[in-house]
Amino acid sequence: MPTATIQRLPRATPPAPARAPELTDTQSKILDSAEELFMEHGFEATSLRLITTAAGVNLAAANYHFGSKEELFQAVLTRRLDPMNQDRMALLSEYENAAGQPLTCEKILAAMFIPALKLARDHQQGGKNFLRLLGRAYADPAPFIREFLSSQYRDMIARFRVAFSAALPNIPREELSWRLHFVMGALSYTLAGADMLKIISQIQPTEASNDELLLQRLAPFLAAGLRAPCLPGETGNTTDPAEDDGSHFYPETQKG
Amino acid sequence: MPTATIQRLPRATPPAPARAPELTDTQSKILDSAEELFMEHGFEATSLRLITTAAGVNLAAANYHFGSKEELFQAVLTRRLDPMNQDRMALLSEYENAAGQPLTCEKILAAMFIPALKLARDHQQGGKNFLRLLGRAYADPAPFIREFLSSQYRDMIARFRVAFSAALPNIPREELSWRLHFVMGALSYTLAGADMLKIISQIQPTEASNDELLLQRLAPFLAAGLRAPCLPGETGNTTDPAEDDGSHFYPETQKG
DNA sequence: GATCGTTTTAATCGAACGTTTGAATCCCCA
DNA sequence: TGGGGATTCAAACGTTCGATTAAAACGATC
Repeated sequence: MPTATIQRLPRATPPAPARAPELTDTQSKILDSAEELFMEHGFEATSLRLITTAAGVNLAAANYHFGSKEELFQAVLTRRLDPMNQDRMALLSEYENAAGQPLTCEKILAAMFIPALKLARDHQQGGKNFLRLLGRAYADPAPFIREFLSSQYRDMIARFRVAFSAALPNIPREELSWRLHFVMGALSYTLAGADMLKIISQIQPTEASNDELLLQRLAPFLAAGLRAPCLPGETGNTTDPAEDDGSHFYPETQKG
Repeated sequence: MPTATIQRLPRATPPAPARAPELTDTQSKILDSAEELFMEHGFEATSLRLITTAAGVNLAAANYHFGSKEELFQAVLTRRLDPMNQDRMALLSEYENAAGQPLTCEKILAAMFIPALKLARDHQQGGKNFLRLLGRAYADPAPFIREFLSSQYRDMIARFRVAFSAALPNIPREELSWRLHFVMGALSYTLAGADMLKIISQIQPTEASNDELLLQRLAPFLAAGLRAPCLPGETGNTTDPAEDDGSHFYPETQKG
């Protein structure tokens, strides 16, 4: 009985609240292959046969060690996502404790970026592969994926909300939620390595693969967006346009 | 012979360069069902049997009308993506012709947003469904999807690059490419309706579904990011950090 | 109303799907 | 060295996969 997450086996389950999973060699091989293949084909289209064959283990080992395909997928995400978000919160606390005053947006963004950057570099292949898989999971509407990601991110998001709120006292609470959403979207999209850049062009592939420089470009962009002045209309009061021709989209600019 | 895209059929193919596809009822039903099911399950995991059954047509109709599953997927995307990008470029030209001076970032962003907004509202169900499908396609590493999206976006991106370059003369060419990438990422992520907001919380679902207000919040955020001052180090000169502890990540802020 | 090209239909191909099962094998501790 | 839980194994379950085929049904034109 390798982990406490298995419920379907008839054997007795020890409580085992240990934080260190103590992975078997077989389990690690399955997780590594699953990480790569889930990224490549998505959750539904990746078969357990493909995973176990690539891992060099028996087909039944996946169900034996992880219970089901869904639980295997969650284990693949948890293995790296949970430590990364823990690192993010720890780094934010470290910055806050070292500084007597509220942190700047750039510093808070650094606490979000650096653990992700470390993940992209440390495990040379697996880390970047995982970030791409994460980008795929964000776009997957399967309820079990959405609920799992929600539970994985809830604490970290709440923690950073407080920090950004202190750094941006003039941004209304609701507007800040939206901007935090935009930040998470741009960050995940960028880290996932979506190669829209090959369309936008004029970027050397050697530089495009330099994640550190990439985030050094993204951070000022996002920090400026976070500090942007809010809409004059504030919140909620829709002007009820009769027909949308775009003329009211930006009230401060005259049409044409 | 319904469309000119079919190559696998042994029958003779007329040139037929018509821009209006002239869809059959069967073809439309297949495209509608495919759009919804590709969004729900992704490309690989969606079967032609599921699509044709949902559409109420025979299984062989999919291969007959579209040639293959890949070509059907491309047809689903083209049907709405190509008109949307044409609208974007037409709207940008309209703005440029009406204004004697270079457009503001907000105006250029409006030219990008409004056609997408129209798509999200016009076809009440299908439009939003399509934008979610587009968000999934962005994260799919399948080569045929990546190459197809590149070809679909190339002209539009190039067109808007020129406009942004005129609006932001102080931003270096290369930096602008990155920022355009961030804009496209945040926009697609937002339009896809990734419900990270349910994690970030404190947003009423009634308001979260208001796409117009959502883009009115995103536009100032992105415009401020586009106008942000560039990094002092400019481009390329990596400082080669011995070990990344985050202290060099933002050179202008002292650690702690 | 017969003809011919277009569209729809049912049937079939070999292969792969997630999960379960019971027996064989392994390995640690007595 | 032997016993017993943990792990691995091959096999099988019913179902579904993308694509192809030949025949049947359809529809417009002469």
